[in-house]
Amino acid sequence: MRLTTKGRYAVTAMLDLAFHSQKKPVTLTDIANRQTISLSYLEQLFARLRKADIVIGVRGPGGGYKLSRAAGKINIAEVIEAVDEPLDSTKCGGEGNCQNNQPCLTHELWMGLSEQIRGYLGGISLGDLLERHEIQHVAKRQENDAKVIELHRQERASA
Amino acid sequence: MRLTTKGRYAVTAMLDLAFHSQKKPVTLTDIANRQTISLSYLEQLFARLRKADIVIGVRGPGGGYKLSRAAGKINIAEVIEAVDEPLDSTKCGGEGNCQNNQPCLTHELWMGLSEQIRGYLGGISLGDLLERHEIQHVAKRQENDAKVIELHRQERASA
DNA sequence: ACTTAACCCAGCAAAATAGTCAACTATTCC
DNA sequence: GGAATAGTTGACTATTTTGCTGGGTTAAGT
Repeated sequence: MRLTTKGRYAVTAMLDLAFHSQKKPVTLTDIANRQTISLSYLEQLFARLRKADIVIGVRGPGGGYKLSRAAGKINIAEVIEAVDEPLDSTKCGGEGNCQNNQPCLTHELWMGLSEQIRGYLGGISLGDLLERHEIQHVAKRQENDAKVIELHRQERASA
Repeated sequence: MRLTTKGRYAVTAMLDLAFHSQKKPVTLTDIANRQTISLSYLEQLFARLRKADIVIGVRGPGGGYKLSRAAGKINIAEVIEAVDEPLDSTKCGGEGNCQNNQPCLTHELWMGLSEQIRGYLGGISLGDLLERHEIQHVAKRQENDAKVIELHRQERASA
């Protein structure tokens, strides 16, 4: 499991797609403009996302990309793994043919950690992120509302 | 928060250092041999780890590197961040000067996720990993012991 | 003094990243 | 049917990162 800017671009684009998904497909041009990612780079990323059955491409006018499933059914780990290179993972290729026991020891430790990160990100969906943001947004508005009310109270008090 | 092979090298090397930390400092040459990482690359990584006050370098014969704190006090996130480039973080530099509201929206979502990953890895120490492995190791040995006992039982039964 | 090993630095080849350019295909709308 | 739309594909490029080689200098122990 790697976390690079490439994966970030993919997740960002997918979040944008999920957020703007109404009935109509979303064009890459729109996403490119909103997220300031080059169109051709997005094309590369979405070619992989399509092969991974995460998005569906719709051709022709009014076309674009749609999520293949509900945003709650698409997790972050699969988006990142779709665009990442397969990551040769190990030097001993799981065969455990390291020189002695020591190399495989720390190697095994790292693999365990990597697995944990994958599990963690696999438990978070695009829908979760959008929802959490929505909650934050609402919370922030309520916070502002509270301030406005407080302000009004002070105005009445001073009047 | 990025997760690249560079960070993996750093964590692997730190795990090796933590595992082999007795009284004496551990030389980079030893780590290089055990983990098959080039000495010069390790030097680069440890220069950063030293600047981040994660390890202490001891010069001269019998020298090497020591952990600056107990393995339980060093978390994975700080090891990775020590060797990673500062990661220009955002395009709008936290100023929020994106074109409209939309870019900052998904951007904010990603930053939130990144923060979660940092928090997650920040909660795991080198000591945790070593301990977990130790538990696995013990568990595996007990498993083997059980098989041996079972084997002995079968031998007695057939005799 | 000599050895050891951290420290420091310049450079370098391979890979990954991010992007451009161009041609082609399927679809829909007129 | 023809034009416009938008995905699809591939080759090609610039930049950065990665991982390493090899040269040195400095501090500390014997």
